[in-house]
Amino acid sequence: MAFEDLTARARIREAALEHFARDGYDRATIRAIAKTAGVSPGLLRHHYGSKEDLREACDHYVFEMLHRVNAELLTDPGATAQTQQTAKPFGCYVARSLADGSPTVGPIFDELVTMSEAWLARADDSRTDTPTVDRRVRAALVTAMKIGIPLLHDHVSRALGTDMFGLEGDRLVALALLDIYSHALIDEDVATSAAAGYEEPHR
Amino acid sequence: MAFEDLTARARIREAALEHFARDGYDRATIRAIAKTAGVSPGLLRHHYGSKEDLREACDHYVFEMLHRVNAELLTDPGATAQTQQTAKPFGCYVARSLADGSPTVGPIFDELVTMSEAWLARADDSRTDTPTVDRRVRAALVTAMKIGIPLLHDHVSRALGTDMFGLEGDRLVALALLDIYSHALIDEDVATSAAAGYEEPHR
DNA sequence: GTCTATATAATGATAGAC
DNA sequence: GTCTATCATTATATAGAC
Repeated sequence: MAFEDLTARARIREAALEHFARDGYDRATIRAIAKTAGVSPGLLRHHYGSKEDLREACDHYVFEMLHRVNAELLTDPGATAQTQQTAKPFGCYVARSLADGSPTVGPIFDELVTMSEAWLARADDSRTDTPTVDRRVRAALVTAMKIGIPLLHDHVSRALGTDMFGLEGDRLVALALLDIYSHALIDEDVATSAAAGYEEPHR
Repeated sequence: MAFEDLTARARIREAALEHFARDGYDRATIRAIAKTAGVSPGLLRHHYGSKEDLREACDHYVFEMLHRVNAELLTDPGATAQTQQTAKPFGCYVARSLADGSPTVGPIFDELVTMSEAWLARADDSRTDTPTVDRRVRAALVTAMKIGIPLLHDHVSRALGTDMFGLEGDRLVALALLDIYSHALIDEDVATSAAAGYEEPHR
């Protein structure tokens, strides 16, 4: 990362994003963030106030960044690979923040759900049967499931035999996800009969 | 929960499971756990030593509990509903521990992956095409995805409009998962062509 | 804008009485 | 087995000099 070229304020933000994403909000300390940014803890406070304020600033920054990336993808769908690569670290930050219970990232999840919803709409169109569960509910679950992968990256990487954020691991994950998403994981009849047991709780 | 009937040692364990699962390891404090258990912080130390030791004891307890439940399901597949209901809180604890990076829960994830693997094997048998990605890799991702749901329960519940651990929410999630798992989410041809872009990184 | 030094609060760990 | 009281550490928050 072009790290030394940034202003102190920006370096602090970058360092905070890194620490919050990797260590989580609680384990990340002001001191460690300041050290990574190459500044004193005092300067961090001068620019951002409290630790909670710093997190909010990071949340807002990522929020706008993702919106910018999204808008870019909509106007120029060609630059997908490069742009998505840029957005990936932010994705990890968002995942961690969502799991950490950050007060301000909720809306990001809701937007991701809306994106999943649009995506599910296409899948629903090619279905022969009618989905029994509201699309937004299914979209919420698909979204949470997707976010679970970076959240458990340590364990996923162990199963892969290679770091899932590395070149090889990244490719493996992408291919596997395409395979998973494009195939049913359980038989439709089995699912239907299993669902029958849930349909009417009081019988 | 039959909470007051337990020995102090057991009450402490139950309280710790609750706090670790809900607040995460870092936010959970010895004092708060002791208070929930109705004992002094000193007694907690007397029984479990350090906070890290307490976590390890919880991990081991849950580990054996899940094995017991699993064995029960294998011998008597009829008691599924009741037994699974009992195991659910432990599932939340495991999910949180995995995300928190507990040193001793790794093997649990690996076992869950193995279960997913057996499950995927059946799905693979009914496929017309040959999966391009190793089954264990896919199983690891499916497992991480499944665990992502309880990890983001706050946000999922918000999307559902009701607590996903409540009666109605639980039913909704179960039905939605059955629907999701039994249908492809993206078109197979689209997936195949997308995968083509990943197959050979250096072309 | 940037630093050093310090105050204050919370937490895990410990010692010792009953 | 159980408690109270205390220590030591760590982290955030703050004040003030340059």
